[in-house]
Amino acid sequence: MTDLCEPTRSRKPSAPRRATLPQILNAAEWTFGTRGLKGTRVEEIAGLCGIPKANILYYFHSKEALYQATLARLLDIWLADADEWLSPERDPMEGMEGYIRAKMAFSRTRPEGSRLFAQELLSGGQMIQGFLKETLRAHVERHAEIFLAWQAKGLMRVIDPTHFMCLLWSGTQAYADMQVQFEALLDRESLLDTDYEAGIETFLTLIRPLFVQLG
Amino acid sequence: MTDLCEPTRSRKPSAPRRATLPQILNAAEWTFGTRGLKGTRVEEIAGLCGIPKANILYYFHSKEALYQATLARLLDIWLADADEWLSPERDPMEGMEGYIRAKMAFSRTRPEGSRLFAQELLSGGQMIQGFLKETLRAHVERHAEIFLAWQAKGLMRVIDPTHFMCLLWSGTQAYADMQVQFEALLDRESLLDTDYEAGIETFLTLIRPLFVQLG
DNA sequence: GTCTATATAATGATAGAC
DNA sequence: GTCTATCATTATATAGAC
Repeated sequence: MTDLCEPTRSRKPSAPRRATLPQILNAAEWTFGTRGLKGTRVEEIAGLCGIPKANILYYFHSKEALYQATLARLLDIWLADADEWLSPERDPMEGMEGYIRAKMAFSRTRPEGSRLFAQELLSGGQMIQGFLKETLRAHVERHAEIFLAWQAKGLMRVIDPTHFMCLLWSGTQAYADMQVQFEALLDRESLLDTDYEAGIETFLTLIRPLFVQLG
Repeated sequence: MTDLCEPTRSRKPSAPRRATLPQILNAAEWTFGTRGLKGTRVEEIAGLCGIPKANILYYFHSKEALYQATLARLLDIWLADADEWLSPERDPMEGMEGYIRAKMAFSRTRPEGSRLFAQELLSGGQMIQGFLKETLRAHVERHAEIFLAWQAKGLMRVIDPTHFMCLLWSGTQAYADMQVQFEALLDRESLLDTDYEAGIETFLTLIRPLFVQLG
């Protein structure tokens, strides 16, 4: 998946390539996440990089290829947080809080990435079928087993693990995907750190009862 | 807002207008929700209606005007459920369950509408600034007061009402907006009634502890 | 009001000089 | 590898017959 970022297979990337490629991918993540695949003009990405658009199409053969490369780079880091925080050894509620904070931090620091993923899902997810059906499904099954183990030990109340994970995602990603709605409701120019903190606290209030002493 | 659906102000709409307009708006909701504003071709909407695309642009002066009209019709029904279920008289937990079921039913029966709204938010919500800052904000403030009243009476645990509503929305709309993701995870061709039911039950499991006897 | 045909604008992609 | 200029395609919007 990572090699989508490298249209050619040179063993040692040249200096300009090492410098320009990440710059293009960063600009592409912002633009695709903000305008969508169809709404993005290659020229805007080029403008953000300060280079002519022909250069973009020199590195990536087409707009769609750049889109796929941008998605691929994003998906590589998408699931990283879960394995760190949701592990069998860790204390359940401590892991949940860490996971929610990590997901929320992603929505705060890289909102366009979250929006890019959301747009891809909304438009049918054709580009990420493989990721969804293989990587993500395996990821969810692995963590569902951890939840079920906690439940079997009486450390967690009985709840459907898959639907629970979906709720965790939608609730945390909403702070990126529905950002303009939240800004309007909270009457903010842009969301404050305290807003994200309040969102975390609200989430934790809902989740804590799952982990209290079950008696 | 409703009159955006009617480009002319004839007091008595002609018969073909009454027949064709809703058909166009239905097709537009599906197409805009599936492909986004930029990704939608007027010709596809026309094809779904079985009419030439020039007719679409006769009724609506531009693709963007049709987009706004489609959004306007959607927003008119967007908030209808809340006032029915979240009222001061009703039993809190009964109201919450009714509200969640209503929101989930919308995601099941009209997913393209939910996706259209989501796409508009993702792309910055320029078209619905007025709705967000006036109508929706007033809506949320009204229901936040109900939550706060419940909390003051000891009928509900203390939780931030605005962030709580945001969680309710993201969690229920996710079953439309992230539908392809859920289908991949649950290994379904398309989501079953039992999947939505399991989602509702998961949500209720999280919410019930907010309303147990507080002692 | 409904349709066919067309003008016009936007933009992805390429050719070819440097 | 980088750039300018251009081509080719696509799709919105309009003109005008019926």
